[in-house]
Amino acid sequence: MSRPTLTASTVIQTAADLADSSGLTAVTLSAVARELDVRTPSLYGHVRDLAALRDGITILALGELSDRAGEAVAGRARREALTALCEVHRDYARRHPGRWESLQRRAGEAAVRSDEAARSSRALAAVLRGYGIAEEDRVHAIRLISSFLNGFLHLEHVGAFAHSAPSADESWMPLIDRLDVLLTTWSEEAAP
Amino acid sequence: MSRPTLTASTVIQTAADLADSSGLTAVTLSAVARELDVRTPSLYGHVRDLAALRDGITILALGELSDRAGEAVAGRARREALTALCEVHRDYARRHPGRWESLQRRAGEAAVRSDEAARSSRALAAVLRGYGIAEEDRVHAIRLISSFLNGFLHLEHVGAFAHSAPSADESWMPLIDRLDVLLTTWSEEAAP
DNA sequence: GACAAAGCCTAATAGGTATAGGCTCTTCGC
DNA sequence: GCGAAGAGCCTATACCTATTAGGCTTTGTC
Repeated sequence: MSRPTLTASTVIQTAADLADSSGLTAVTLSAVARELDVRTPSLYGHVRDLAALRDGITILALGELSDRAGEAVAGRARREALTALCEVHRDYARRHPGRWESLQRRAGEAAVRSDEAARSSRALAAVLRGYGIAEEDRVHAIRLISSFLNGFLHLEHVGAFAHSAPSADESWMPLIDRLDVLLTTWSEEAAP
Repeated sequence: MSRPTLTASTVIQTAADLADSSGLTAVTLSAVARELDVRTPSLYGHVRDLAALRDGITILALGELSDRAGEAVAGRARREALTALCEVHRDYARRHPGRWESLQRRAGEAAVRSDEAARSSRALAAVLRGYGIAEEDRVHAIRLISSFLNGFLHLEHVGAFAHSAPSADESWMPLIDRLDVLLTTWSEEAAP
């Protein structure tokens, strides 16, 4: 055993930071090695291959995001909770574009089966439970909100809103309000 | 001049087909050259570089999709039109997963400025005009629907719905119906 | 029939992934 | 203290991809 200048964790952290600053496609083993001032093959002692490195970023991001999501919805309900949750996602996507990109891929088995993956879907489920939507409709509602959230952030990320007025910012809250109304009426008609 | 066994168009077509069958990341100049039974450098006479090839796929897909979208909404309005438009997108995403992936990236200048790009946003704008939503709200509505559509198809594409019941199919129509209601009430309150 | 050039080819460079095997510390048992 | 063990980084190497440079063949034109 020698002093571990490198660990799996530092390698993945470095890769994630690199993704944030230069984009996920810039995450190569070479680039990460350069960043850590180490030769490329040295990384193989800590990550199996490039795919595993990317999966590592995904799992890291999933964990960070679900932590924030859990905090955001704690003690809030309905519109408050929905807004907070959406805001957390958007904030994360902006602050950590590379980590966020890593969540938008078909994830490897390791990432899919991770605790982090399970945990990250719980916050949204909790918010929707608060709206009192019927059990059998809840999964549809979850899919609606996650589709919107994903789509909006994605389109914003790739700049699809960038060349039309008004700014994406000005659509953001109004749209969340609309979705809140939709969820509210959804639950009302279920219990007439 | 010699017999043009290769043209820019065939190269891009081949690349697009390869993307559909093996994923967008499998689209390399080498792979396309192999497919066309030609040496890699020969492609450079027809596409500037790899980025241009990918942009070519994007523009091709944009054109194909906007053609289909235009047809789908012609002669329909409101719920009918909305459903048809969503269905066209979903069908395209399923039949041409690689081409569709190519639409989900930050596009190059060539793609952004293309006629195809402008044309592809028109169908959705037309559908929403039919709902009679106030001018200043229409952009928001467009963004809501495109976010949902993008997000849903993306999540379906990466398999995010694959491991929870019921199938994505069963959420699809109910969610479009919900959005139809949302758009309808949106316009009603604008004209009380 | 010769020329001009379009369009493919080979050759070569640079940079990325991945494997194999070697060298050097650190640490543990004694 | 000391020697064996082994963790962990390194060099060397093979192969793949992008991209450029320059040559050869074929074909249309005059």
